[in-house]
Amino acid sequence: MPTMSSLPATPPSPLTIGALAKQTGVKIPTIRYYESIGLLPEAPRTDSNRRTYDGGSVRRLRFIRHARELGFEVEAIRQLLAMADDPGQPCRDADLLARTHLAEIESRIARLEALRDEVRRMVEGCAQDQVRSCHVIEVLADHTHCLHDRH
Amino acid sequence: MPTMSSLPATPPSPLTIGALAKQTGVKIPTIRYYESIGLLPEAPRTDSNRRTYDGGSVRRLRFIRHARELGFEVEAIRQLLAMADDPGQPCRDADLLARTHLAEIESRIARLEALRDEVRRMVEGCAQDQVRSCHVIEVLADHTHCLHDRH
DNA sequence: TCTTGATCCTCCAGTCACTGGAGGATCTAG
DNA sequence: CTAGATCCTCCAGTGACTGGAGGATCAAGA
Repeated sequence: MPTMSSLPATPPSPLTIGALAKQTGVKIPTIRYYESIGLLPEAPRTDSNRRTYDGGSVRRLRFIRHARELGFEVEAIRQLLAMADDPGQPCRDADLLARTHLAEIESRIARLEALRDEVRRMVEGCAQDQVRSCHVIEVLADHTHCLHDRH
Repeated sequence: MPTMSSLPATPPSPLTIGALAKQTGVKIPTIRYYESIGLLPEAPRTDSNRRTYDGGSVRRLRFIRHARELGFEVEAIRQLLAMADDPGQPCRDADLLARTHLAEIESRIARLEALRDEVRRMVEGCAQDQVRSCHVIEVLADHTHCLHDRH
């Protein structure tokens, strides 16, 4: 028997950009955009100039999408991808990148929590009456109402 | 005695755009931008075409800045300003706006916390060794490592 | 009075990370 | 064979600013 092909796995036929979009949840123009800024390599084309992708593309695009969802900026992703493309390197850089990012996330959470408390106080103070006595307007008009000064 | 002027209060001389910027912490181009999109009214000009402002401008710009810092979008601020300009109206709208915004903030916090946990796990799992065994890269490459699926 | 430097003006282009439309070519199914 | 789906490129728009070019005007000191 030649090969044990045609197991229930997906056949390795090249993917269209639409199929890649479906598999990754990334919109087609966004995929083209990622190629244009060099996050994705230039996709090989068919005779009729259509981009083709494979499993590697799916993985790479998922990597990108996932990093974006985690809030990494494109430049950071570019660095992470370069590192991922070059295993065997010490990963101190990736680690530092992630740590920096973690600190950034924690600070964002803190600021959002302060903000939430403030808006909550605003909403709870509203007498549902008239703008004249509305805390929402008042608090926004006068920063001194705030509990925090560092948002 | 004519008037009890020159108390230690600020004199009501018109402000330049630079002074307004200093008093509010909003950059000069941003002030002009707010005017251009109609958040601030067109400022009266001097003979030599320079914008002039007064205490009302300071209050209005502080309102805008504060609302922006709280995460309100310009369109929401436009509505809030319209309400603030028209006291005596029922404030249900402002209240609804703020409540909607509060829900939005809470959801952002939740997503950021999930994200933080994930990045934290990434960082803590890093063996400081090589990319080959680096959790940062691994987690980013494969979404199934995540505790959460809704970030 | 002159001059220097600060401040102001308008207009336009760039930022980031996409998103969408126009206009046209090509593929696929019935 | 045809209709509709999908693809291509190019370009412009989003939101909320930010910054620079090139030029006018102001305030203060020598």
